[in-house]
Amino acid sequence: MRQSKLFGKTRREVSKEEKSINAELLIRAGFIEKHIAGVYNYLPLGLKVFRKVENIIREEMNAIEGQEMLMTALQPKELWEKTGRWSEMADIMYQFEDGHGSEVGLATTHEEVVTTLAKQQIKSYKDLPVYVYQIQDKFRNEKRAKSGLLRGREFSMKDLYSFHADQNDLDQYYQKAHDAYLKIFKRLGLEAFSVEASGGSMSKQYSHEFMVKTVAGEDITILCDKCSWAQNKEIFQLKNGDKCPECGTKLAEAKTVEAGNIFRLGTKYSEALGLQYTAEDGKMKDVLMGSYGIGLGRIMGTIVEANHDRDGIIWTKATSPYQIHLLNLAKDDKSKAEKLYLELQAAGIEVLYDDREISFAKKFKDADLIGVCLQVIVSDKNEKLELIERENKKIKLVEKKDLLSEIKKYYS
RNA sequence: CGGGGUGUGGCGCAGUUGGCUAGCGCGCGUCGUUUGGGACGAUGAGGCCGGAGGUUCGAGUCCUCUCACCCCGACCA
Repeated sequence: MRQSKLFGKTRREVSKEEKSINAELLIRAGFIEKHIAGVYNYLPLGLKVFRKVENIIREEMNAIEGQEMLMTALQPKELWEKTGRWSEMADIMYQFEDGHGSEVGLATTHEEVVTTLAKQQIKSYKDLPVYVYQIQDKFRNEKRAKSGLLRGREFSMKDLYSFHADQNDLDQYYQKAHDAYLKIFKRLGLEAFSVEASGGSMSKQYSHEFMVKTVAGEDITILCDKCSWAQNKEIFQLKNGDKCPECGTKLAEAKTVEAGNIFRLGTKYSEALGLQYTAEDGKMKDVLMGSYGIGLGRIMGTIVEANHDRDGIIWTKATSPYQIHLLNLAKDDKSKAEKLYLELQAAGIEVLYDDREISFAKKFKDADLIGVCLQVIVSDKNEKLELIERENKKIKLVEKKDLLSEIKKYYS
């Protein structure tokens, strides 16, 4: 991509009202633009990152046999009344009357819809287990949208739903999904750990939240430095001097972002909506369910919160919008950079090429702000290319013929 | 939803006890000089001062209402 043509310009400053680091950096660097409170547009650069996050999640969901589908956001009141959540979620759900006088709402989540769909698809124990998921926008009228992408009112979420014949099968899959989640965070370059949490309005059975440590977090997690034991403060009251139940080390508190969560729903929704199957013995039984969510925007915001310095964003290898940021510093002759750009593209490298006619200083500043993992500089000064790692600003002189392998080595 | 705050060119801001043609920085256009960490000079374009109503000879400025946004709290899959 030629930066001179990029739809999304960097900005030197952002409103002092924008207090959250992730929003400030993402807006300044041209990834997102705020539309209204808690609702953001993704510009081309932002969508690049979004797609990378999305694809990793998709791959891991497919790996645990999730089948991707797409459900509607617009839903009728009647459906939500069956589970009692029309009034229960009235505060947070956008509910309104359409032009025909019918009451409808925008989905905050999809248990109601997916369970209804499952009634048409699941008839027998032979149809179980089955897993479906979607990546789709959710709407929640948060009383206070805040923290940039961390708490939006319209946001994209991956939600997986599993259907099982018995508790044992649910438990097994729950564990599988749990491990898949840890894998997702690891691939994304986020240090996440799971904690037990209460099911909230979702379920009576316990659930797990996936936490990433960052000061921007809204949750408090009690954790052990030594072993991996951790628990949400909601369900663990820390008394001074409390020791880790696993290894006896003193426990500490940390602010965390809840980047994902998984629930054992049991029969809550299947009972309410009448989702049953015929068992082997011919009897009708309730289907057991699980649901598993990850907010994509929240992950993007979390990555920025966890990976930035005073110059800007530092994307993780898996989420860098481009593999390399090519900066042309040669004064008169642009042909060297132009040629390199075309060659890299031809070799299948994702390259952002700063071909703008501006001062070198500005190119450096913008590149650091945007945060592509690798920068490469073409100049008159050096015959060789300068390859810079964004994270530590380490400079390495490389021959042009070695650049491709250096890039591949870095991302391998 | 309670408390506090902010709305002025694309972005960030200033605007005195009401006063004349609403300023500044950044960005943008043109010309020239520059070029290894946000260059400089010249010149130019761009404003229903969030919205509605009111007070006044006169309102960005005062009053009422309203909308939006931010922060703290409460709330929260």
